[in-house]
Amino acid sequence: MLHDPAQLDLMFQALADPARRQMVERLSRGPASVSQLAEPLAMSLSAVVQHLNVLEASGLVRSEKLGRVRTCRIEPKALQAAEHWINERRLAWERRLDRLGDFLADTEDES
Amino acid sequence: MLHDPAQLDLMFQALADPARRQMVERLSRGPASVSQLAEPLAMSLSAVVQHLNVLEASGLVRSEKLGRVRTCRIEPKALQAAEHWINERRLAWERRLDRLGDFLADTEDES
DNA sequence: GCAATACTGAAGTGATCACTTAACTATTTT
DNA sequence: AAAATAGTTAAGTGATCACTTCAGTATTGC
Repeated sequence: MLHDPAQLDLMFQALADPARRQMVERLSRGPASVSQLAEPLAMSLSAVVQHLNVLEASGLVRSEKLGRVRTCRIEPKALQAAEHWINERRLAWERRLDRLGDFLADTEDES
Repeated sequence: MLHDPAQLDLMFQALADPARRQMVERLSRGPASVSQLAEPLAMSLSAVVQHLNVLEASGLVRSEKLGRVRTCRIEPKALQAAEHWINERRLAWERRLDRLGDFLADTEDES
């Protein structure tokens, strides 16, 4: 469920927009209603709802409606999945550099 | 240089495309030429070059040309910057949950 | 020198994106 | 019950995206 490439696709796509990242940033400081998410953004409430839908479809954000207020919160597991993908690639590269360093050191010993 | 929001924007936008992520994945296993990057992808070489330009503009990939071959490698520092942004948001949320847990435990002690 | 290789750049195209406005529903407040 | 609040939905628009093809430019092998 975490490393489904389609889900990963939706997550990175969701994070690609600055308005959506700002929404995630706001939600990292605690749950918020749709209007609260909209407040710092220079766009219509409607646009914010559309961004929210993208975030929810990606799994990065979850929300529930009580009365007329929808309360949103981030899903740390999903954030971690994106984080993990990047981390794996970076570590693969760094491990490679280490092995290369060892190899160079070894061949130098033999000279 | 690392937390420039414009640069972050370019990075997440670059990672949003599956073909580009596949290129990053390939490069995490070692440097590659443009043709080598193109080989597993079902698109023209020209399209791959365009994707490469996006990756380079974002700082995620660096390349240099020797003779007629351009050799590409990933820039782990840039990957780390994206990783860091996500990690910060996730940790902020988790710290918040911890404090909330402490608060609930404390108020329960008082009952 | 000539052909093959490895890209590079420009122009075009159809699809998707990030909005907008406007009309609507459901819930509270007064 | 009327008005204000909070969100939802649909349709439209202009901009950006992910390609394509085609016509180049250097390099390298024969």
